[in-house]
Amino acid sequence: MEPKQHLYLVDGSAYIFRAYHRLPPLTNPAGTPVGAVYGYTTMLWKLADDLNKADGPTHLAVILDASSVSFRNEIYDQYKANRPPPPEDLVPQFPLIRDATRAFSLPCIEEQGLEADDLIASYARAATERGWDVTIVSSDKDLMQLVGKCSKGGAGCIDMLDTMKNQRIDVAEVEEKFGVAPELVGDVLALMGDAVDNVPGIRGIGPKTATKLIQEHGTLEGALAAAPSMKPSKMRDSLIEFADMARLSRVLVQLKEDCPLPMPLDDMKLDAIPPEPLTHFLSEHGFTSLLKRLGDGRGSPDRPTQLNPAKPVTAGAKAAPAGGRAPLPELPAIDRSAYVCVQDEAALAAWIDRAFAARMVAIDTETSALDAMRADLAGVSLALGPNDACYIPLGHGGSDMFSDRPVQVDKARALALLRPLLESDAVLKIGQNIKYDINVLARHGVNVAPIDDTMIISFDMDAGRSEDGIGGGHGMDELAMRHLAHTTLTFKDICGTGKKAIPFGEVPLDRATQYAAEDADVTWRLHRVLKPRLADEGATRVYERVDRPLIPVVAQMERHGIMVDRERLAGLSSTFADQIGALEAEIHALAGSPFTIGSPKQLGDVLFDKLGYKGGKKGKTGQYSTDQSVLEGLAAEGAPIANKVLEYRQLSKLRSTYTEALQAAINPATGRVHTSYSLVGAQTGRLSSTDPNLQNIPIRTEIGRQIRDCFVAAPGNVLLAADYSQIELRLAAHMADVPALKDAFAQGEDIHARTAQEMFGEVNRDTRGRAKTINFAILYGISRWGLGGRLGVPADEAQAMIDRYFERFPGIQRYIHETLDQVREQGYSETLFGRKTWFPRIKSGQQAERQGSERAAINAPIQGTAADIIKRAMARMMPALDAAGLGHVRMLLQVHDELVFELPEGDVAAASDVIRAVMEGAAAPAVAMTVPLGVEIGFGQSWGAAH
DNA sequence: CTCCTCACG
DNA sequence: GACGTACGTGAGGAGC
Repeated sequence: MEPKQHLYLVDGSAYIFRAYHRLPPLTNPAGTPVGAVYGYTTMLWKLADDLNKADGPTHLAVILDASSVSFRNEIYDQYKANRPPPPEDLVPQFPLIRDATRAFSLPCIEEQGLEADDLIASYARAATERGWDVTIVSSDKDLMQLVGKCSKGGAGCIDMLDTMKNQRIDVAEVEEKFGVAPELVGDVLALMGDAVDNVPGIRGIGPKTATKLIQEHGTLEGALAAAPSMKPSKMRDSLIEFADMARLSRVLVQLKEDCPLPMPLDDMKLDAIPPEPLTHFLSEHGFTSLLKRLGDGRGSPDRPTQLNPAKPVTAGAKAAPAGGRAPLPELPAIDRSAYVCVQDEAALAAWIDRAFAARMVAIDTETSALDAMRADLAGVSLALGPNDACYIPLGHGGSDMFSDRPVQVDKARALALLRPLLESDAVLKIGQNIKYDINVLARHGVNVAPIDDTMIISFDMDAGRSEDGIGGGHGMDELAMRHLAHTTLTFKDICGTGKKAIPFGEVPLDRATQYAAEDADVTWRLHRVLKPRLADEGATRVYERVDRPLIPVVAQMERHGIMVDRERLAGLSSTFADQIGALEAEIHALAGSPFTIGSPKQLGDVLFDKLGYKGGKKGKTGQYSTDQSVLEGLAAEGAPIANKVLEYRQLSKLRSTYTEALQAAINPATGRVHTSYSLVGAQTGRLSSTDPNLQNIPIRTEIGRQIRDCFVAAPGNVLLAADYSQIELRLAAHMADVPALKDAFAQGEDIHARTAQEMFGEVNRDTRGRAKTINFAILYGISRWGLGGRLGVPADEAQAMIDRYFERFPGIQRYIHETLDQVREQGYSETLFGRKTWFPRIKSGQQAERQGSERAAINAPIQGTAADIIKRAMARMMPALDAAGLGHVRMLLQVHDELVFELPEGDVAAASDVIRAVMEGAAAPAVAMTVPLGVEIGFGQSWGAAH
């Protein structure tokens, strides 16, 4: 009997996009980008190599999309209409995919007017009808409809293979993903739609709801038919109103299984691959490691890690400079079985000795919780090279005396052994978000230094750099995927999630070792891939001079924390609660019946339907807007309820977000509040603050300001607040070279008054206020409609003001043009200190998206330069204070243009001089400012009093 | 989980 | 011709 035939259908077009995003940006010797081609080549290699293996291919073909238009566009002209153009450095790789396929002597099939999915469906059907098995090499969700389909009689069956995750996708995986059997996937897709293909679906219905509906009603038609009898909801209305959209979507996602087959199945027979064309192709593109393997005669390549050192991939990328660094040798694939669990002192001592010899070690700490100031140390992992990693459990085992504690080194003893290594100037400690590890270890008396941080290195090169919303982050899992093509174990995999989550210290040691040592191994590998790129891409200065020195500084600020007056917060909280209660009663009386005031939906219905006020505008979700501006409008028209609701909102916000949450945030061990700053939180280079956010404590209203008064100095001390005055406008004046503005700052004038004088010829409250609005509008990237809305004037009048502004301050318009030109050409903006922010959507075909990027791009150099300046000041602050004998002054908080310190009252005068000097001089010597930087200082018992 | 709203620079 | 309108953040509550 003939052996079972097994056809592999490779979804080539989909693969290349995924490969592009997940692999380093490699270039071939001619300077053509080939990262995605390399990924594609290794994938084909591996598949072809599986010939003769159980479940391996006997037949294989690559299917490609021939054109962007298909028969679906005749049904729905918007199909795939809002796809952004592919990245510029991917475009030249498309033809190379065909070259690569030919080099393997494999069939490559494409047909005008048909999508790859349809050809795949048709071939899959033809093959199963002959009793063959079929594996579709793809992870496309549309194709999941085919999984499990068998010929009549069940001789041949279809499954899928995701080569990147090395995962088979069978009926069970499809059911897990969609919650329904593969044959109902099309119905789910029709409801949820697909933003990428622009399949409309039904607005407001996402994957969760779509699955639920199909589960409950069996089919799409079942769900649509049942809609009128569902309980009233937005979803029910959408189902009824947009039923036709769903039916259209159903047709769009239906795969065409009866296409004519351009090549007979038998011609896809897989044979030994002639080496000649392959050798030629591999050498042409510099795939030396694969060439070598071809020379060896057999064996599929390991996962690619690094081919050529990555070059900057920019819109106008030039070929790599001649004589660039030699390629790094490839690293072996990650092998978790190689990791070691260190459970005795002798083994630990041996690792420490080897780390000293290596002079470089990646470290990672595992803890019982996410808050570095509260978490208990569960263990430490180290990596010295690829797959050369260990985990040292220190706090594993039951929390009670009855459970078994695994064998492990005593925590204090282990830390005493590790300390010389972690503090040694001769050994570089590499971490991924090492600020966390620094803080955990600092609480155990270990001062980790010197350091490198792969998360910060990534941010300093790649901030904002993402395509289609994929892969813009700097977390370890994402970086491992992007730069190492490796899927890491996730914390969720190990500890579970939600209520079922267990603390890391209770994870069995073998699992804990795999996870923890992998994190250190991945960190080590990321460092090797990313660090050399810093210099190539001109990011060394911002990393070495700004961000790296800041890490221990910010870590120290977090550990200091700030004292809050708990009783005072509690007092405010109950006062607010009383006032909220009274307001609630008044509002219900005015409305005529009780309702949930905090629900914008209910409030909108009360205001505009029940009470009949005018001016209700419904947004895209069909709900009335009830935000501040709307309520203020109603109040101005004499709606008494509007002001009450505004007051209610303000008090509720203050109580829930501040007075209540801040009490809960007090650390029981220190009695202070310790925020966590993210150095990669804002694309512009600003810090962000979480858990709790101490960068949005109220100040703009009198009632909110009372909360600032609850932030107090320790007994015998005061809080000192130092603010940069108008730093972004000063930077705009400097960077855009605007003589009138520079002059005003040099003279110490009121800048908004000066703007009013230039714009309107006279200064009064009204013109100064307008001038202030216009100044900010400029910083944020202006539109006539936006400015008109803010000033309450028609757009053409706003346009006249913009014209007038550009006329009086001619440098501004030039700055905007030059900035946008640069971003369009290079793909990124730059601060005065060389920090890059990428804008991948700057050329988007969608106007709103593009214009949004343009506004952000105008703002980023200014906001980012201000961030660089205060970061430089922070890095220099403690050494300067130390030198002045003020080493006991503690820097506690940063709020973008403000630093808050805690110090004895008697030191205020001396410290103010140092702080002012450091802050005002923070741009020098790297940048010579043509505008002075002004700093305002205040102090008092509380943060409120310091302003 | 997503939306709306609102606190800050 | 329609779109949606100032930049950057984080958090809480409602409602599905």
